[in-house]
Amino acid sequence: MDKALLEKFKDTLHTNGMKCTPARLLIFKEIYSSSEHFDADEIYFRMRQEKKSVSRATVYRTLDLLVENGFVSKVNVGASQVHFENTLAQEHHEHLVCTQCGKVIEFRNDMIEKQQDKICKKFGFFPTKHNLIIFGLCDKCQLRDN
Amino acid sequence: MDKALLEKFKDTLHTNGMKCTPARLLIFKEIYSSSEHFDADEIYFRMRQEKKSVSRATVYRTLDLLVENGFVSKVNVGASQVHFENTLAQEHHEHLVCTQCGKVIEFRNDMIEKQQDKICKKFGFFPTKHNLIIFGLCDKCQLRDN
DNA sequence: TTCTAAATGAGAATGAGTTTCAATTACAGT
DNA sequence: ACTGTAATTGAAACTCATTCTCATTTAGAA
Repeated sequence: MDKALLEKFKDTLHTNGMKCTPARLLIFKEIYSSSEHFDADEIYFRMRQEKKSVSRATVYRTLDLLVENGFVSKVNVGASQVHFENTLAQEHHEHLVCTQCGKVIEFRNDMIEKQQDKICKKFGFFPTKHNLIIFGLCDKCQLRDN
Repeated sequence: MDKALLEKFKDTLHTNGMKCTPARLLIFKEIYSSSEHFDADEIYFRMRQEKKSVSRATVYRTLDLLVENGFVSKVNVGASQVHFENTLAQEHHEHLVCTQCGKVIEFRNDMIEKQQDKICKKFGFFPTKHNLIIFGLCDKCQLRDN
């Protein structure tokens, strides 16, 4: 993982008067070790397997911290648990979610972004974040019978 | 509330071999007595107050039934509970959600819809439903200090 | 090194939603 | 109208993700 990124995280901790603890660093590295979506428990279990255990509470607490500081963002995939993805590695995008196999496709569309700005202006609304998910069937699941 | 709509609901129950029970009719009427968003517990408590109590379990079960049959749809407002809105009374739309006061503004934009179709085609994805929410501050909350 | 507020882990608590099961009831068939 | 029965209901137990509590540990400033 990117060294500069880790430094940036440490900086953020420092400037916010938070401690740079092993638990936090491990979780941060774990999250940036892949660019897939994940949920809190996934991180928790992956870390246990790698013998880098931290408590569930700490995973949740660190995820909150990361979200607040823009290192990670929440993704609504319509699941019962909250899903996350790391932000700095990739640019903003939206999601197609296959309701059959769970596959997630990412896409980006400027026209949609622009229209959103237009709508916000119209309502005097100041947007901070948005979330577009299209649910449906991916190409493969359309072919599978049943 | 619309009489034809109630009949349609009864029809649906009938054709699906489900019983037309007082609990279901009361819940249905409650949901269509307003066009606001709601969550399961809201319905449950509103009905208690009106001395038309049904159990929580029945509220949840009936909501599922209504969603499956297109009378109600789930709305992801980023809250911990699932939110709903009745569908037949109004057309499809998206949401602006104020993260300060909770205000919800509905909007509709054809350009965005079209772009979505385009994207789905590109990925060979068959869309069944989508969800666009823009979070931010409404006009009033932008003015309030703090 | 010392001190202290911040962070941690373990487990209890919460809260939304679901399941279980015995009792009730809608309604198809008589 | 009556009967039989499968569907429905309510109450309470349960699940599961997440949050909280609190005693213990620790990062890092002085």
